[in-house]
Amino acid sequence: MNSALQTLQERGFIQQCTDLEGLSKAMDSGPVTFYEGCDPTGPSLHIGHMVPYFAMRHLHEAGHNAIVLMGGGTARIGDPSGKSSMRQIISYEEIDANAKRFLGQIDRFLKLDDRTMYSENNKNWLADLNYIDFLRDIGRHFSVNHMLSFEAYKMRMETGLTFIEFNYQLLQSYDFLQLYKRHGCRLQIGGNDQWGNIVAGIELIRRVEGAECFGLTFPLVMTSDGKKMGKTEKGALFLDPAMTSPYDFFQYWRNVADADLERFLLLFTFLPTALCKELAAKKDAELNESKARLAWEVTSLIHGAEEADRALAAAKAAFGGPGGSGADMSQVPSRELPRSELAAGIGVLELFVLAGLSSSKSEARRLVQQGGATINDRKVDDEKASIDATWLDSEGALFLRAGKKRVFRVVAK
RNA sequence: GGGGAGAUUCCCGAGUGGUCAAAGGGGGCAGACUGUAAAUCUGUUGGCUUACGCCUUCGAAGGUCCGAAUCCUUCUCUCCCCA
Repeated sequence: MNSALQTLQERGFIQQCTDLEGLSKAMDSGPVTFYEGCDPTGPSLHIGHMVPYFAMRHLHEAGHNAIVLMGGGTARIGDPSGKSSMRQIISYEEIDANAKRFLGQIDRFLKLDDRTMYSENNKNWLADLNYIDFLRDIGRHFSVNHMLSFEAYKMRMETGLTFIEFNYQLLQSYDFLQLYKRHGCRLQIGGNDQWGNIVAGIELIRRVEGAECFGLTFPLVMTSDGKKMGKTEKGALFLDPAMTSPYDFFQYWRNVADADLERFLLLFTFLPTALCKELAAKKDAELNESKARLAWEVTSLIHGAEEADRALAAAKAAFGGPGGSGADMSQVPSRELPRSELAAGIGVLELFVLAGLSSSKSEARRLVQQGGATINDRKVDDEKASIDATWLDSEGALFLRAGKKRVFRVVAK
């Protein structure tokens, strides 16, 4: 098999391919232009979007040409695949703003060069589409009978599917056709939920252009306990540091289940396959080193090495053991508190709420009552305790710990 | 158009006049055990409060009653069946 595909294969990227052998031959005989599309319907990409982009980078490094397609046009409609209800309609301005942010994040990760790796936006050909022409030229190639047999629509047949959503597949197929015509794009990659749409595009190109194209899909990554990867209590793991701090981002990876480690190393880092396997094969406490490595690598890819170092330092400081003597606490999430307020003493409960470790005083009270609250490694079990300057550590800070994993630093100023 | 069922606290789901901040499960949080893992066990899970207690919550708005998630009226939405 073609080496680029081989790489994807052994790293666990490949879920389905329309013609693996044919694609392999095509890739062997020269650079293949491929694309992945994504609708900018939210303010930031999240980790769930990233598997195709990791694959994209692997393929690009193997010498193939990548097109990052922004669904600026399709986002106006909404893809019904895998959804149980109609997508909320958002304004054009919002879509464009989202697309700009998405591209910024992708550029940081992929480093677009406008030559072998560039972006397109389907609003360029969808926005002013002529309805009649579209029906004549494109619509006639689609069989409703066939479309209705797709799982994606079946599910929605139960709950209701609007006509515009039903059209989504035509638009996505049309995208592929446009990219084929404009850029000679012959391969579409994406999450496995895109399978039906991808195949439809390939069909369309065959009928209209008589050309053979390919589709390749990746698994929708789940954690070993069956949840969608990247979902946290607070929501998705976003790439935007303002929405998910690099520290939280790092901690997510640092805390993955043992069973997920190898898969995640292979999918979300560019470490050599052999090394990934070696890291994941470690036993007991040593596995933690491997998880830290995973966390550092992914954080570095998304937020840069500097942020990754900081997050690592913060994690070490927070979990390095009692006292954390000499550890660099400065990277732990923190905020300042005027010394004057501290002088008078502040209630533990207020303090934990202020630090964002508890969402209400009741919750903070529970935390204290259950013995999960610690300030500078001193357990606080009196909910009425008043915290004043005498609690400060040598650096003039209060290191709050809620349970084992959540930490926050309040610095007296 | 006709008939039926339903909307409950983060989710699922009990409750059908006071003992209901509301069973049970899930999820979350905390504790034990550990490796910042998994599994397991325990506790906890609307807000304010030291507490007594108070406030907000059972689709929405009114009403009955000493008292309503529970009864009545209107409205909104969802599902099912018949046409």
